[in-house]
Amino acid sequence: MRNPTLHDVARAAGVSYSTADRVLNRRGGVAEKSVLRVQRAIQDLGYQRDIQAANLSRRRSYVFRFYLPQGDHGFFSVLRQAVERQAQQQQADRVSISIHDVPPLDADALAATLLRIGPDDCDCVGVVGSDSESLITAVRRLNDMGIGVVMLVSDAAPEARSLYVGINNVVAGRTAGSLLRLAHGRGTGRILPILGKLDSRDHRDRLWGLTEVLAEQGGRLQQLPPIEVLDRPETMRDKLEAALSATPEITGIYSIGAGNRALIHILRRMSGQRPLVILHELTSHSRSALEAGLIDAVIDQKPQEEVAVAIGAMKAIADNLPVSVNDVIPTIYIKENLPEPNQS
Amino acid sequence: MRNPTLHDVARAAGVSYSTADRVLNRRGGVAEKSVLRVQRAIQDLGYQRDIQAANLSRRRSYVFRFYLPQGDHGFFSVLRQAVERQAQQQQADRVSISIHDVPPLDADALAATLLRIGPDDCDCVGVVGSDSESLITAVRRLNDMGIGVVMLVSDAAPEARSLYVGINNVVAGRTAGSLLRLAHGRGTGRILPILGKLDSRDHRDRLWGLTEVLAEQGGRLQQLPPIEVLDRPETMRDKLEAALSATPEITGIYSIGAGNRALIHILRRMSGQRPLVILHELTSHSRSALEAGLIDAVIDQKPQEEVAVAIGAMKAIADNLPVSVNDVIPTIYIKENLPEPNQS
DNA sequence: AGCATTCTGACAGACGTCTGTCTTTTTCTT
DNA sequence: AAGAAAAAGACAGACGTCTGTCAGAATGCT
Repeated sequence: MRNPTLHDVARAAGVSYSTADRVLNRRGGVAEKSVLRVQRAIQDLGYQRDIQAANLSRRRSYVFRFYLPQGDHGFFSVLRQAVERQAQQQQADRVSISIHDVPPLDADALAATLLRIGPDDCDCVGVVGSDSESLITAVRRLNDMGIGVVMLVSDAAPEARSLYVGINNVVAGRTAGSLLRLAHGRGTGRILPILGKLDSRDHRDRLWGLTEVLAEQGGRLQQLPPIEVLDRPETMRDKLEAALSATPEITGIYSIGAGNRALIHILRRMSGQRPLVILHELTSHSRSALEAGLIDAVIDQKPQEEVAVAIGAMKAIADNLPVSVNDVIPTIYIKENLPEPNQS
Repeated sequence: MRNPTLHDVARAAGVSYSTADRVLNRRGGVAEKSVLRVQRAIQDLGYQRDIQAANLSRRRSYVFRFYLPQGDHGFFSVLRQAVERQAQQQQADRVSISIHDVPPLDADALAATLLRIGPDDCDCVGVVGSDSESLITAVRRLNDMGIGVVMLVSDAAPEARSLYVGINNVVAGRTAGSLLRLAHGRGTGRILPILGKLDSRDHRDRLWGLTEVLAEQGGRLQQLPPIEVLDRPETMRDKLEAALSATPEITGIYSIGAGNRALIHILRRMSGQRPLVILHELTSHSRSALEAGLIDAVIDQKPQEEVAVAIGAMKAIADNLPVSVNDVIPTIYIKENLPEPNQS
């Protein structure tokens, strides 16, 4: 019944514990034939090293760092809370997680911070990716030092980072498009995409997903030229109001990026029939807008789950185990299936 | 840096390790004032017992059993796979999980099986709940023996089981209703609910959720009398075709229970405009129907996640720790945001 | 055969906790 | 103040693994 121990393996292989250990931990100095016998015994018994006992003995603890954009509201604060919560829970499992602030929307500053990490500072870092040469350099350096890098939310430096944990943004855009299509029934409509900035990869991908799906409708749903609001409330207000008065027949809005507070504000004081609205990320604002019926759906990447997946993967990376993770699937929230506020 | 050990606590409290241990593990025979000092030291240092070392020392391993309905297709096979997968992963963490077959839809047989469990057979069991006196009795017995019982998918015996892990079915019904409403835009429509059997609690709840939401629409969406198909394909075919010809203006179908293969089959050979269709649980059949555009949305309870939550909770229950779990939120799948087939 | 080299085995101390036993100290009882 | 009872301390062996050291055995080479 009990799982076999390395002693059992040694006995089965007809060697001493020391030899089995030398094989298991690749210490070398073992004759080829003994190596084979031990490996066979491991196979036969289905031996799996007790990682907990091993970690105990090694005094190993996993040290992970998350570099997250500052900001006390919106998506990144939700993400931060998710990390804090996991940090708390994982503390009991020899995982120590620290969060480090970085200026938002500043890939160079992030890269500079990453460059100051020493080889023994941590086992793995989690960062929010963005397109930037300096970031790629910094990630490559970490990788060369043997520190794993997990990209969160938005991918970057795919050849240097260890893993990306986040949604596929084309899929997210397609999901939004498909919901808009569903909500239009068999009618026609005009969809206005709103985005933060076009030079952000994830925004481009989402827009592309939307475009794909709308194109499949054979012109029934027309995609209007996107407006770019640079995450600034005034820009959002000005450009959105301009768009709405220029094209009154807008039937749907897909807000691709952040800055939804201003959007919600405008929706609230809109008279008459409002368009369908889909936006990203469940935050306190989007939640209350959903509850109030000001918007129709939120596409969320479930930061809580995302962080849990990331940390699980970080452990595997630190242990040099094969990393296999489920994709993070964009979730659709409507008014009815919102989670409890204190949760994910 | 290092987490404090019980030795540290003992030193801080000015007592011996033995005494600190007696307090921590409630062995008794310690003077009140020493108890207090130790407790204060635990507080002050933020001591958390190293469960892994403790389990190692205690030779403790968690033994959980899942009693799942037989059946090699449909939802329960997905659930079973999820359990098997978790069992595999958790094996490394001193968790041994076994799956036991029970006849489907037979609460008495399940109860009889549960009655044969002895006090030392396992720490916790997971079962699929259903309304049944005999089940309640069996669960209460397990509880009295100190074996935790986690209800999966469908709740039962709330006063005797340890925990329910599954979706809120009223919420699921509301979600379906809300999607149907969204898809009807501002138009009117008639919704046909299809259910397995009305005496199943979760089906009643889902139907109720639907009814609630449709009622909030002020008659724009009319709910037709539900048809009851008892999970039998022929019944589904006969009753559904009867309903469709009696009420041609059906614009939406909400399939509340299982037996969706027959439904999909009928949809496939339906000519003209098909109604909107929402059904439950992502299985190979519903997935391919979604991909083929035969149905519009699937409401899923994410069995993989559900099982993970359940096992986590079982550990906490076995350790007598406070159990806090996130609700399982019904997820909306549309064609665009389906996960990879081999995943959740 | 003698010697160097490689391989193997034995052992001990650690990691943090559990548990049992035994002794010593403190406190209470009369 | 003496004895009983309660409380505290000391200690050892375990769990499964890691790591280092050292001695002994097997093998290779001349």
